[in-house]
Amino acid sequence: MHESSRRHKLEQIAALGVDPWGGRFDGRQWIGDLRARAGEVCYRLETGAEVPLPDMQAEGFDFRAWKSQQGAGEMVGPKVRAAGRIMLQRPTGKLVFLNLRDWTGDIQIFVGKKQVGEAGFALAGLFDLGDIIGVDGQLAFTNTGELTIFAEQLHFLCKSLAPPPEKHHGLTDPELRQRMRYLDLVYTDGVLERFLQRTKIVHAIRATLDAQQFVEVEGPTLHAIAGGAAARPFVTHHNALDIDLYLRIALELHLKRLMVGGMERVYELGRVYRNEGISPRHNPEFTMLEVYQAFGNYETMMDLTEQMILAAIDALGGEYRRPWGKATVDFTPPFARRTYDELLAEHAGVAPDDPAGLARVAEELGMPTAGKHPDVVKNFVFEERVEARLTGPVFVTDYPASICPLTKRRPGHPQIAERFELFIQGMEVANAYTELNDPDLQEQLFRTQLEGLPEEDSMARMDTDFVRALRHGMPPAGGLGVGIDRLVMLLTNAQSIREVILFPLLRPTE
RNA sequence: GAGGAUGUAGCUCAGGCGGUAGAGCAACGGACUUUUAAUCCGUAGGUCGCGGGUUCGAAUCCCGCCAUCCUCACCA
Repeated sequence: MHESSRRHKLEQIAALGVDPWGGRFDGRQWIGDLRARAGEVCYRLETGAEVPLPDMQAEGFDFRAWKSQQGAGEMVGPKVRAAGRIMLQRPTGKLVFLNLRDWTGDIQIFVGKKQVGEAGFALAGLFDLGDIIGVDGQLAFTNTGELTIFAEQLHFLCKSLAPPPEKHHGLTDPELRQRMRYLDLVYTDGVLERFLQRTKIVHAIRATLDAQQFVEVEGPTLHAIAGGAAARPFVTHHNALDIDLYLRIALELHLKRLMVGGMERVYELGRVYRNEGISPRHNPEFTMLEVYQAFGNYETMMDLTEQMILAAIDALGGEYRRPWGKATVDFTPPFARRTYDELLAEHAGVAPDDPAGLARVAEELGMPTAGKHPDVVKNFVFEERVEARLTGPVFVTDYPASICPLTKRRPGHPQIAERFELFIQGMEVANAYTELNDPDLQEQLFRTQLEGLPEEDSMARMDTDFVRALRHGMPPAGGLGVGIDRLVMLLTNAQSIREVILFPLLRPTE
């Protein structure tokens, strides 16, 4: 019914000889750039003298009074061309005010019958909210001091057949916002801005890596063995080969093969898939960055992590202290560096070298400890008692070696893994290792992990091809993984991962 | 997967002691040449998430299902 009136207008537009679906429209300027040209507008008196305009936004300023003070004259401003979506319409007889929006901002359009002519005004009468139009006209101010394009010619660029959301409240239903992200982007404040910020963050990270001669590659997303992390994979099937394949759960093992192949500094920034639950911090597909640097170690990666995050903050405007919900996160470098055991003692109230005490705490927290490796128990306590309290940013170092099968041990301290995780607001944002490059130890760790441990406790699946690659020699290296979505959440003050993923997974309807 | 909340017009929301549905915005008709969520007059618009039950009668009570959100679990 609403649509039928829009369809009727579409036919009327076509009857005027105007293509309701528009076409190429060259030479227009972005509205944000037009707003920046407000200073070019001036007031020309009948004497020909041009008077610069005062600050229209000043408190209590009355533009009408100012003009009558100056004497008779007219507003003069640059000729401009804009295009965008109609957000609001205020028809007042032979005059219509429109608010036009493009992806840089909003601006008011003045459409007067006298200025655009009968045909132009007839066209304007067929506009609906949501239509996309182009405007040629003069940039100037209205009597109320609003920067406005006084239209001289209107161009119809696209009919909107579906009515837009309510003009004041927009879309508020979170389900609709995600299902109809295209509307959310147009009609919910800050949404488009946040996704553009996401792009800036990703770009800053790439720029930081590229500047240090890292090369970006694209590994396979279809894996015969879903390795490199502890997670349940999605299973798919290749018909011609008649084999099951897994969507990748990590980028790691293929990037390391490339290190064997001589790619000394390599990274991939891409999607990984984990067949796990959905929550405000988890989406089944998410974006991961993994970086490997030959002849570095986990400390090299710590410095790099900090550099990338600071570069991203720089790209967003450089405030180190950033709001995140009710909290403030202070990214002022250097980020704190604390050991796993220190934090365990501090937050869990248990001596890190007291397996019986740790088991007691774990049992209290509801974990059956019988038959579990002491370090699995310890890590459970860490995850339950410590992680949520790490407001950070804090690099946690010196993890128990036995829960880190892909990590090199500290020389002289075989029980300590050369690893860090970066925690911010209780979220694990980055994870890095001094990478294990001893193929025999790697194979043995795969096996011990697989033996006697239920699958969900296993940190790795045997990958004999990967072990064979290691036998050919992988340089000692630092490796890093960064959860891009979570980093974007923290830097753009988003409380849910669904606010930083354009199309988060939803159950299909109908 | 478990618990809680929500689902009423295109959108934002009222109503709900069981008696057959309401506002604002959007739409349609009309007035208005400097409006700012324009204003004013008028009109139209709904299987009240889906299915079943109780009842003379259900949007309202009961049961089941679906979807979303929140919390928890798995995980990053």
